Amino acid sequence: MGRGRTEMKRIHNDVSRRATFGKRRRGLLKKAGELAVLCGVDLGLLVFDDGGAGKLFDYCSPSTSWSELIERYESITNHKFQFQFQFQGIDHDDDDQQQLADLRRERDRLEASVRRQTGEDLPFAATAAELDDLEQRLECVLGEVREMKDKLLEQQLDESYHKVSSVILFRRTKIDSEAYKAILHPELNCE
Amino acid sequence: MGRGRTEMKRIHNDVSRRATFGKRRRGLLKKAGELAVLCGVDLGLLVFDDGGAGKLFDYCSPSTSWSELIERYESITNHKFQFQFQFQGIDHDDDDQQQLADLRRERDRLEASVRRQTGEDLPFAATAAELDDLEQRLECVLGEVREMKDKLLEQQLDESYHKVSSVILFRRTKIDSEAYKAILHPELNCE
DNA sequence: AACTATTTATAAGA
DNA sequence: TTCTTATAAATAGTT
Repeated sequence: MGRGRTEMKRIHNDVSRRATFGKRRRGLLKKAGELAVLCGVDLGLLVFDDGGAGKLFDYCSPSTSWSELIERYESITNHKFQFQFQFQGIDHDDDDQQQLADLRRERDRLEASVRRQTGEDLPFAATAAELDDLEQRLECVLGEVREMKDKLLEQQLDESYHKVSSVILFRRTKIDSEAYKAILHPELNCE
Repeated sequence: MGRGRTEMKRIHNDVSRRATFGKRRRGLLKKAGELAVLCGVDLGLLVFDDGGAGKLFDYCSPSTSWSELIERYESITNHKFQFQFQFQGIDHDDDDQQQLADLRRERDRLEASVRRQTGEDLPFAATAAELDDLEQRLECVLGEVREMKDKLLEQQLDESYHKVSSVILFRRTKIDSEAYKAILHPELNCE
């Protein structure tokens, strides 16, 4: 994609390779998220940036967690790592063990959810690009909320004509919101 | 891509969803391979097909293996399953109870965090009041993000005067954002 | 599974 | 770096 075909072999030029890594990594993460949402499947993507700080980029679908994905992967491929053997080998018919495992999974899932979907890791978002990205995502959610408000409004209109004042407020909010978007991000189409 | 925009939510039509899953899964695997080759990085992609046979699709860059990827992931994120399970195997009872309680608390905290800070429970926010509330909270986070951008900007200004155009963009964003807030929520004091 | 009309992604260039 | 822009790729809806 882009100007001319891209040969499918390691890019030797350092600058080009890093640029391509950034672009394609972002694209891949995005598409992973889209597949998970559109098709409602569990998936995970791990990318290690070996250059420099050895940073890790990952995506994991909202419905699951990495620990769960790894467990499922290992159970399917029969690559049982040490921790699984040990866990299975210990004969705890105790309910507690199951509960512990379940809670850990849930905690991991929630942790990932918080990390992925909110600004809780905001202190670590150091670059302007990351902040812009976060801003965009927040604006998207905000847009969804406003859409829902609008739908709700229509329902209410169908049902009664009593709450005129609140209706007017809703309308105004929506219009302002869109005017704002148009001004601030003429290029952004957040659905 | 294709005819018309694609809404980013779960495809309800079964046939369409399965078709899309096939196409996008293939595309994603392909792009994962391209990223690994072009940039010479280690990466892994896991996709579970829950429908039907619960099949697993995965890709792992040539230079590594899933067990290595998992190890690296765990060492980076400090999710050392091994040690946790071992520890459990050695002593239980009181310790288990304590861990259960801790995990429950943590889960509750994270759950609340997710509920508070994201639109994940958006489909369940039925009333106008709830939506207004969610909207306000999102705007607060958005405000924080924009503030951080501004702080980052000032840092950059201290350091150099080279990126004039981006500076102007930042300034403009902030001003618009505040004007918007003032218009939309004159009564709202976002901390 | 093959076919397009379109949307996306992105390699280079500025 | 960031932003354009020209092109290659991906893919949604159809057949």
